[in-house]
Amino acid sequence: MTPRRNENSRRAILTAALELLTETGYTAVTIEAIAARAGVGKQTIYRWWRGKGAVILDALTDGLPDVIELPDSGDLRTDLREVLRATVAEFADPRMSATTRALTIETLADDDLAAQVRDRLLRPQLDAVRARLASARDAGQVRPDAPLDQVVELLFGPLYHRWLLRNGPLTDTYADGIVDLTLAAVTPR
Amino acid sequence: MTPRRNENSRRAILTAALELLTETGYTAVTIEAIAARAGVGKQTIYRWWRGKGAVILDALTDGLPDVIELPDSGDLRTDLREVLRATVAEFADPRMSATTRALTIETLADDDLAAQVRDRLLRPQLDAVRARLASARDAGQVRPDAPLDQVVELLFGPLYHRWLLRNGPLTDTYADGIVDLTLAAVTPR
Amino acid sequence: MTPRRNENSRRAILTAALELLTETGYTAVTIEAIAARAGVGKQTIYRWWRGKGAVILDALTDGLPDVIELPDSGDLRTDLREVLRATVAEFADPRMSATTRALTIETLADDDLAAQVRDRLLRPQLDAVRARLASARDAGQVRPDAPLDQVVELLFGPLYHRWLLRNGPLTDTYADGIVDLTLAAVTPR
Amino acid sequence: MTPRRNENSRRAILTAALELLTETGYTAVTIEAIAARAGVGKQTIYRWWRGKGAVILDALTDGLPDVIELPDSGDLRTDLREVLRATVAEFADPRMSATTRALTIETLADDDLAAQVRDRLLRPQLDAVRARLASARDAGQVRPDAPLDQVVELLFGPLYHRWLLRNGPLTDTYADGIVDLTLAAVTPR
DNA sequence: CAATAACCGAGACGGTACGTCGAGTCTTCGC
DNA sequence: GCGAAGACTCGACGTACCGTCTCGGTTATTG
Repeated sequence: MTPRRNENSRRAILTAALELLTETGYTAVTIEAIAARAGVGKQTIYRWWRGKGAVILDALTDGLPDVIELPDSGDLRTDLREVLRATVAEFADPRMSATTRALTIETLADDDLAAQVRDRLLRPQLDAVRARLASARDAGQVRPDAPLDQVVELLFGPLYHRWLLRNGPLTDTYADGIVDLTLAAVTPR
Repeated sequence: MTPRRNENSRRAILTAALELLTETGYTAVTIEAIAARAGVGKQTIYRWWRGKGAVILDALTDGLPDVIELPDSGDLRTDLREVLRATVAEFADPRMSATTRALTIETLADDDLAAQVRDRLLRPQLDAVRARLASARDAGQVRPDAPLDQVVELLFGPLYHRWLLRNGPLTDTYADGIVDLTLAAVTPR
Repeated sequence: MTPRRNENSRRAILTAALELLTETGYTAVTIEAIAARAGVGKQTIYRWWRGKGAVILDALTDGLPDVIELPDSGDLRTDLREVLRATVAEFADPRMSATTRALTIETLADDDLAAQVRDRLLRPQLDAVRARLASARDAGQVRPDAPLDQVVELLFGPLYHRWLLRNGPLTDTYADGIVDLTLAAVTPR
Repeated sequence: MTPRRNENSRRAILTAALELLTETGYTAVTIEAIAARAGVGKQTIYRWWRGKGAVILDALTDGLPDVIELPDSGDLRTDLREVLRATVAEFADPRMSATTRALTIETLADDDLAAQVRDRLLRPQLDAVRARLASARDAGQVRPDAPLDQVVELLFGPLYHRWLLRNGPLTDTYADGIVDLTLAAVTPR
């Protein structure tokens, strides 16, 4: 019994969700509003998604690559700076920021969704950085005993922290500083 | 024109909010429920608070000290481990976690509230750690050029990151690892 | 696009409204109470009625005949006495009186409703009396030039007046007196 | 203990009530609005009046004569027409009409108020007409056995009826017709 | 190549909570 | 010591969405 799902409806819903998110902000994104804008019955949404969060997640990940490849210039510091600066840029973009914010909210109240967000949205990014660190370790630029998982979070954690708590400006300079500190922690003496 | 505010009502509201939060979870915390349990008119809540988030924040910070003093055993590593382990414990405690979760949700949708949470709830903690780091720097245990603000976030960022994204277990071991990495980054060679 | 209205809800609402009116009096008739007793969402009421008054009106006119037939005994005085005494009885019955009272209140603040009450509740009665008068005129019992519309109001006006202003007892005797006076005015000399 | 009542407040309240009534309609006349406009505490109103209706009644009767004297031109028809046309004019004036409407509403829900309205506002008028009818009876223009109380209501009842139920235009012609009918009923043959 | 079942849009339904308004009571403070 | 100012509890208002549930209408296999 293959589910005979209407592709037009699916896309209309995801598009509507994204538009509402960027145009009117998170609180305006309701199932009812999505359905209305997509020209779709509410049931059609509930039939295929568990709720608002799942829709938004799908809207964001639709057409995203599963695996991210990081540049490898040979110089770890350069590459990490690039990655973290890109993350800063994402947070600075109001649309992206609003979206991430929305997803994070849903995430806090829904463990299933949290797992999905983690696996489909964040993991690829973290894994890519981890892979880059591993190759750097192989090249002797990183201490062989460095706990790479923690190092990855040492890089991204502060950025999320600052974004979440608005604990100060989130700039390229800040990103570079975090990279420098992290490298100081893992560079072989 | 001093606002003649009823202290009994105020306390009943904050108490009710806390109780609901720990007893029945975040979704059960509605203005209506708070008012009912506190034996108070809804208007009295709206008169003094902007919304659910503001009430919860007040409930949490009511009677909290403005300045936190960190223990100073002389050994920075010991002290930081203690602080980070305490944070891990807070995240592990379902009550505290639910509360933080609730506040974070509200925070994401309300900039004013975010600022308040940051200044009244988080800052004291961060500042205390920063002060401890400063004293360690004076004692020569930390590189004199270390950017202390960033170092503080290097410590807490990963914890929040892991809590938010459930990116792995949040244990004392993890906390210790973060402390070690951070100290490796800032210890004078 | 036929409105797929739930007949059960409709009837539950009208029944609940009538019951509340007779059991607990007009002030207890709130949309909220009607909804609760009918086991219905408030929105379902607001979807189909403009407000309390419209619901009550519908409750009263639901299943009422559009046209009223008056008895015609051949003797006008007898027939009119019967009609006016029935009206007096209605005003004397606390249930009917409460209902009329309620509707009248709503009527005073809502022109649309007033028109509906007039057309669906009062007009049939007035028209019936007018028809009886017309037949009496044809039978030569009423002056051919009598303005029947005014004569009808000459009959009912004083009753309403006395009910509204509690300007004295509202009894069968009074009703009979009004009939006599009116007939004196329109009987051919 | 003579009530040391503030005359300024009293007048401010009555004035405010009248103004609100004519400016914004009945539903806008709330105790709160009256108090605000009068620059008076709500308590001051509740201290001296039973509620909205009592205030409005006082506002209307303040400075009204207790006894009304009807013109006596010698011709009953002329005099009655004048009185009824004046009543029609009052009903036609939106301000007066709104006011009467408001009072009538209150009246329906408050027996005490109803008695007051009847005695202080309506009775003088009705009594005056009754007195004129009595003098006409003495002059032989009205049947000696005519029940004057009912005759008075035969005159005013239809007007109220038509006003209340918007049962047709309320014009001088109509008033004249009622006078004619009534006189036909009571003129000696 | 019908029939039949899942999907679709539409939107009504029973609910819950929202944030506001006014009622009538109670308290504080200034004139 | 009155009275303005207004905070208080209470309850209803009318609205917004929730998630579920028909209702016809429209595909698009499958018997």
